Amino acid sequence: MPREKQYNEAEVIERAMVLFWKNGYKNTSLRMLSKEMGINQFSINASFGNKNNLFLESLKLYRNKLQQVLKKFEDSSIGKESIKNFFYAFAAFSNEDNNKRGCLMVNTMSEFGLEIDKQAGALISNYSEKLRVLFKKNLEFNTTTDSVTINKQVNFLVLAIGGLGLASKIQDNTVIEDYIEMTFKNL
Amino acid sequence: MPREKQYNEAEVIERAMVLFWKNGYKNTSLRMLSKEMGINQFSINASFGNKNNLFLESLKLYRNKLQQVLKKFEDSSIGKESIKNFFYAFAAFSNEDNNKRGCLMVNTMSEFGLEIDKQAGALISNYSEKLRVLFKKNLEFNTTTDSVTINKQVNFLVLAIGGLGLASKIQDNTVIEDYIEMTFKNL
DNA sequence: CCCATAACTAATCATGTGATTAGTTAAGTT
DNA sequence: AACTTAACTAATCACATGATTAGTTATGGG
Repeated sequence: MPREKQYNEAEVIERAMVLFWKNGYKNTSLRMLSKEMGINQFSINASFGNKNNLFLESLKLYRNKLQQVLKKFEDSSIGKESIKNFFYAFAAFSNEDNNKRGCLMVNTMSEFGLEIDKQAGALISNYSEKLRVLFKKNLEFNTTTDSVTINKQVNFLVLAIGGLGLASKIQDNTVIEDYIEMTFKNL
Repeated sequence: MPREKQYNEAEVIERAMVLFWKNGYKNTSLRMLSKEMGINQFSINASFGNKNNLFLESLKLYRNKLQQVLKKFEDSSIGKESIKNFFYAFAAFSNEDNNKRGCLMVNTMSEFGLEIDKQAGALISNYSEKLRVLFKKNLEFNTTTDSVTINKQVNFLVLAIGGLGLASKIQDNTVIEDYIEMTFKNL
């Protein structure tokens, strides 16, 4: 075996993710990535193929990180309070260290709309569906609400968490808190 | 007086606005703008100075158009129903002809976050404040709700309309409708 | 020790970008 | 008709972009 890679792929991809998270896809150049990742463009190509692929890997890593946030609430069906807790955790994650980066998935949907890359779109849809299931499960817990209403509530919450992801980029914490409280106040 | 302009500035700026609305700032090049506006880059420069200025003018035009939507509800303080009507009108405007362009102001905030151009940021903040006032006025109409709660409701609605702007880019109308209904159901 | 392999470096490619320039055309003034 | 002014055209500028290339370096196997 010849020379070993002098960088850890998991490490450099984390740096790439942060950059995409902060700036979006188009506003992050390979020069910036190369500098931030500490490897040159050829190495990026060798490890990830091209910019789009690197972005996909970043998105996967982000999903995994977000999944860790979600995990805590996933198996505990204690109702609406459980969803609310996730909203707070999500808001905190979207504004870690007051970075105002928002949510990479929400940012990506906002940047590309429906003309999103197929794989990226699938990843996000997939995660969105995951949230739907969790929301539904918790809304159904210990309640007599009819299923039609529950479905509407699910749609409401999916959009609400998207709005929260967007708001995390710009609004300060008091407004975010008001928003979450009001969202769940009369649900 | 020499030669007259062979194009109408109001017309070409409308075309520019549509392009920025659809693609965002960075993803709209002067080549694309020149082609769509039907005038060349020099003429863009002559009329608007530079790309950023053209964008600002587009943003102003968008604000004026949105203002027409808002106008209908602005002077009629008939309460929450009035705000809800505006939400529906805003959603329709953000998805005219099923274009899924969302809201140019929301798109712009999402693209730039807090690192937004000063003038663009001011324009958006200004409009946001306008909405705040309208929301507050209508929430205060014919109610005994205390002012602290009303303030929270205002914060809630400002974020909600942002979320709606984002959602208009991707979600279909049924989900949007559920969202609006749920937002106002127990307000 | 020498060679095969692949990681690495630096330079370069073609293309796209925002901005600008020199030169031409048309309209009003004298 | 000659002149002045500014709108217009086409070409070009310097630079940034994603991608690729030729050449170099390090590591392990024979």
